[in-house]
Amino acid sequence: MAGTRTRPTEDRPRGRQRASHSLEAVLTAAVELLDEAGESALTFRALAARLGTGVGSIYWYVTSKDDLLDRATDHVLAGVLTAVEGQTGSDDPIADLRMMAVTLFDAIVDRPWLAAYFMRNTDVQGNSLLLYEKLGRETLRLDLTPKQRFHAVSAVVGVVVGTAADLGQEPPEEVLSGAVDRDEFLDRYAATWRAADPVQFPFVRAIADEFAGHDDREQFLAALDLTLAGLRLQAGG
Amino acid sequence: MAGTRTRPTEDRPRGRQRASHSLEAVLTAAVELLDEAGESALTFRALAARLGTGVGSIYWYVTSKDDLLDRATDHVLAGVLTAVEGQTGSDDPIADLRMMAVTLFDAIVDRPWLAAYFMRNTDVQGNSLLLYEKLGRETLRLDLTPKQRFHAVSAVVGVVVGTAADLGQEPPEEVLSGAVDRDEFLDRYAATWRAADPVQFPFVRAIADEFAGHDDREQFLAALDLTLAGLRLQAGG
DNA sequence: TGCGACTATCGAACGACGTTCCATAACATA
DNA sequence: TATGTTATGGAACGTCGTTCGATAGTCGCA
Repeated sequence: MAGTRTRPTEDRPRGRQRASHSLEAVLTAAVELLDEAGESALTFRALAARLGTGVGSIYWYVTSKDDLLDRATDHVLAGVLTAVEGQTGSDDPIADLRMMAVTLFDAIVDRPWLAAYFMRNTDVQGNSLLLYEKLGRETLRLDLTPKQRFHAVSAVVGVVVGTAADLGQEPPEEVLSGAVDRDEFLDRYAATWRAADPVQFPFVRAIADEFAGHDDREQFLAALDLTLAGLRLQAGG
Repeated sequence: MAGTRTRPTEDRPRGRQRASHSLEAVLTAAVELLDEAGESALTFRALAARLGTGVGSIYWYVTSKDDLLDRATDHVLAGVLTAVEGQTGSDDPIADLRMMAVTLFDAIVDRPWLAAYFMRNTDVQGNSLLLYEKLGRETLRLDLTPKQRFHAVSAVVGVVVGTAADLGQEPPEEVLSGAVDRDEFLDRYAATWRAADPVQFPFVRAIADEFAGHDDREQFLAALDLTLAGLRLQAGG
């Protein structure tokens, strides 16, 4: 059909014209902005400025901001996927599952925006799907029903994404600006909890100290190991 | 200090003047908007229109949109808290934990925006903290170290919030508008997966059918029960 | 009765954002 | 050289959160 908008495909590099960009360049720049200053720094105007083009041009490669983030997510996930390759194949499928989950978690901690877009649009996110497949394939080695396998992968992904999203919420600006460092912030929070009414909040008080010397990764691993322990039990040993 | 902005406190109803509102009224209206048309429908202009006031007035009760959502979250959580009351106190602390988690999950499924704001600002969210406390108190009945207790509650909250957030992402408009119903959408997704390359995606293919006849709640319960099984194991019981 | 100070309301205005649109250039093919 | 497709750039639109100053209503007190 004449006038149909055909987006350039990646696999056709096409004869470089002058100040040409490409989807690849757009995604790389987008990820840079995200990395440097967080999710709020990624605007079409900032992106255009970095690429040295106009806003309109970006829409040639991407249909919307959600589309941009879907693709940026998959772009980054390629790295996660290769990081995972070769680490699998041990005797213990659950150990493999764990390794992949940890790798994914670390990636999301570095780039919290991944959490919101992982596995959101598998049409565009081939690497998300490949990662999901890789996780799932480990469950094929376990004695489970298909439904249990499905639920197992969902649970593992849920722990990773859920925990990382929770930990990744933008700190309250005073931390981000460096006015207050993270430990001091946590200490203040812990102090509030420690000062809570002991009859109304016995648990919160008892836990306040754990909260102060708090390690995100440890918290994640604890949650992950609980579900993996449950899974091992379910798979019968 | 003169000119200091003192927000009206809830516990001082104060002698009703004419078209007066209150924080309570603002939050109720905000939740209505959220319930009726999702997160994007809550704008200060829409809220002002519903309340029959100007936008500026809302800022008398609330300092920002985040603050509004923090408070709206806590407002709704009051209901969850009373729903939870009385359901606890069984012989089995893990069963109690489970019941509370399910109640919280159901609330978040009804109002997906809760996931992003639950436990975000405990200064303002007294009910969030109370719920956290209630969950934690069950762990006090388990044979665990303080750190294990902390991690257990984090894990349970993580499963609830993570799963609910995942399931609660706004469907792709064609579903929302009613043009395509949810089952058909899932079927189409499943069909895509079933058509995947069998050598590259054996798991995804095998799982496609589970995905079609998919029940969110069942998926959540499976994940929850895995971590609770792990917890029971850890508590040595 | 008058007069500040506080409480509360209202909507115009600001700046930033995602997105649309159209005029235009560069290129491929004939 | 003419034509359709590929690609670019930026003004303009509408919406959003937020700020601000003008303006009443209310209360305490001289």
